Amino acid sequence: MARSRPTSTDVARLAGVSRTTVSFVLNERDDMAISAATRNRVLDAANALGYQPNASARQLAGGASLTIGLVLRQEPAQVASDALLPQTVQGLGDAARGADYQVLVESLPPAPGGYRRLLHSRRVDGLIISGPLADDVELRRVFEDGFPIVLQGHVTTLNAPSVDVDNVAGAKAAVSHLIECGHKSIAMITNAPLTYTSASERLDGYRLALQEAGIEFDLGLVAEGAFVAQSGFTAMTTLLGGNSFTAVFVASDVLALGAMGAVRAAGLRIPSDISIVGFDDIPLAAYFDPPLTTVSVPAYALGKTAGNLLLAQIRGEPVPGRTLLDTELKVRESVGPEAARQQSPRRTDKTASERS
Amino acid sequence: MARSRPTSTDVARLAGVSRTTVSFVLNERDDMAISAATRNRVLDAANALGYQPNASARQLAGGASLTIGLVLRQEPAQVASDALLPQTVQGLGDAARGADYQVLVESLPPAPGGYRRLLHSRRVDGLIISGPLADDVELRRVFEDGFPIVLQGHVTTLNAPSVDVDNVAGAKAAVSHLIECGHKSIAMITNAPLTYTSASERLDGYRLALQEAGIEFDLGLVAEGAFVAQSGFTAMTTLLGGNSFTAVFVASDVLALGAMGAVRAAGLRIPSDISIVGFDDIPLAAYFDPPLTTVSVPAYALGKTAGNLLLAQIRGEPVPGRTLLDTELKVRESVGPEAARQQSPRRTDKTASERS
DNA sequence: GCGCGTCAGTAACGGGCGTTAGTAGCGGCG
DNA sequence: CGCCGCTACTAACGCCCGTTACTGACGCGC
Repeated sequence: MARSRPTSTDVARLAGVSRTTVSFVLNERDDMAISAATRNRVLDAANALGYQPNASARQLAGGASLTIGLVLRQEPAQVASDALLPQTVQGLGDAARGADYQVLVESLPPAPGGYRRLLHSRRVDGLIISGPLADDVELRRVFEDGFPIVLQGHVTTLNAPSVDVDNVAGAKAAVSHLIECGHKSIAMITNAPLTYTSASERLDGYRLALQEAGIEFDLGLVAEGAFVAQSGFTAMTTLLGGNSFTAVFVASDVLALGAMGAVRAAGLRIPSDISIVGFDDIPLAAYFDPPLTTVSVPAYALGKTAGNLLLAQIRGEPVPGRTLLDTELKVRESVGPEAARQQSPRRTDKTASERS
Repeated sequence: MARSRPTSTDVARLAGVSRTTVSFVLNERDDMAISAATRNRVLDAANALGYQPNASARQLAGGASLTIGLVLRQEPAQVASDALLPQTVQGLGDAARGADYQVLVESLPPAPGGYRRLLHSRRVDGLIISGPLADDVELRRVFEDGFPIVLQGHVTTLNAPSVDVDNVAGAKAAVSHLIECGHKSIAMITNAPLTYTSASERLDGYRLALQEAGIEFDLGLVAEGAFVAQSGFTAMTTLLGGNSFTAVFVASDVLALGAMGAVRAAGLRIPSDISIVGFDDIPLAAYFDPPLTTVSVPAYALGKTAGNLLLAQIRGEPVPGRTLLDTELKVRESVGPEAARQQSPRRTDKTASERS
């Protein structure tokens, strides 16, 4: 078994000083005078023993857990399809590391609800909530209790600090790009149900771009998707069934891939028959066929920024209510010039059920 | 600010008992007799106050951190491309939750090396190491110190408990499937450099399948990939440049997508000119064009099993040295019957540099 | 010689919990 | 009556650290 670790008492004994002195030296408290000689003795002793302060004791004494929690408030299937999550976690981890903090990941599906255990047990000093829903009453209480939290993705009814990508601008850029390429009849597939703010914001961007170009908004050209590729396939199939359009803005790359499959299944070509712009720029998007033109989301920066804001809040510093990160349109090959298309041909030899 | 939380002393006072009794009741220690009446008084009091034991204090007293660490020992770019990571984390989280444990995620890129801080500070009771390299001396010391660890992905020189997918069998099944479809000249692209055990094991499976079918192994048909899609593109381009083959086993879906791009860039068709089998069954694989036939790895189960093994180890129970989970071949549409192809045509109008 | 202000370091407390050893009460048995 | 064994509970210690209040020692001005 791992032999029991040395404590600060051991270090003190070896250095021939008191435990207090050890604590002062190791925590580099300059408000307490320590001679260079003793300081070095302590440092050497700590080094020789491989001393590492016990985190629990330090937390108990200091009143802080030096840990931040990342709460994944989504359905498991949704988390599994989140291709940007690893990058976000890395950004968060890097932010935390810089402040000697650690990251606890808790997946907390919508239903039960229990931030409390994490918080009241003082296991974490603050929380980052990923993908919050609009009507999370428990979260509201946590926030009103003054607990440090940062939302990743905005909740309109809750005025807590939030970090998000500029969904409106990103979506607008995507759709404007289609318009610039000559498209006038542009459909959209949302990335999630509209109760998710990211979904409704991207829809807003879509409308804005249309409006700016003097194109009328047609609700019939909007189909709702939900996180996974299959929903993109289904939505696109529906769209193709009853409408005429030359381009689609799919507000998620994952869904875009499903949508591309539906386009092919309908016997159409991308981009010659239908142009597609995605959203997210997941690592695989550049390797879709054709390479997907999409709106790049700075996932790493998202995590890092959220982490830094949370840490600032924990330190008691004031933080901005809302932080938006810029997106960038990555032009690849899934968008072509508008080509008149009369009516979407129906095909029955390939249906959605064939691809699970 | 969050008002200070009630302590067990508060509960004791409210229930009119000693703090010791509170502790016994809440920890459900049946070796100590507590009457039903007092038990209920304590429970009610705890409930009324919303009492939640302070984690730090509990950890300090109990000598355990009730936390397990997930160490991501990979390059950031590699982690970002790991489409199965979210599922693995979820499995791990569920295993932990069942034992009232929490999961700490630490990304620890190869270079510096510092498990020590996590361990010696007693921040975690055990570690799960994801994607360990073959020559991690520091890890060896941690293991030899008797610290509970579980490797996810095997390290041959270290005899620590490990959980992995049966890479050999999975790869063998993939290649055998190609052989059954009539292919005789089958290339392979590895998922990683061969120092990674998963890569060399999948190569072993490839050789085994070939051997069983009496097909000679040709090193010239093996190209090395490395985690990201681009490497699959590059490897496939190289392969096409100088060899003749009708099928490729790409030991990672992410690379397979890149490889598919290279096939198209060479003016060839999948599966009519070249058949492809992948490995991993990432959520998007079913939506590739064509839908990718691949070896499905149970990522969630991988995380859950690793977690359970680690917890067992922490509890002092004996655990098997190596646990292999079964894969399952998912037959989709990227494999066709063998079609004689003379020589790979060279095309110069599409090069690797065009796709970043 | 005395008071005073540094400097260098320490004794002691508190944080909240788990746990061991021990006590008080009480019925039963010889 | 004395002793035992049992139930139901509690006093007190230890986990290891940060931190506050305090103590000596020493130089300095008068």
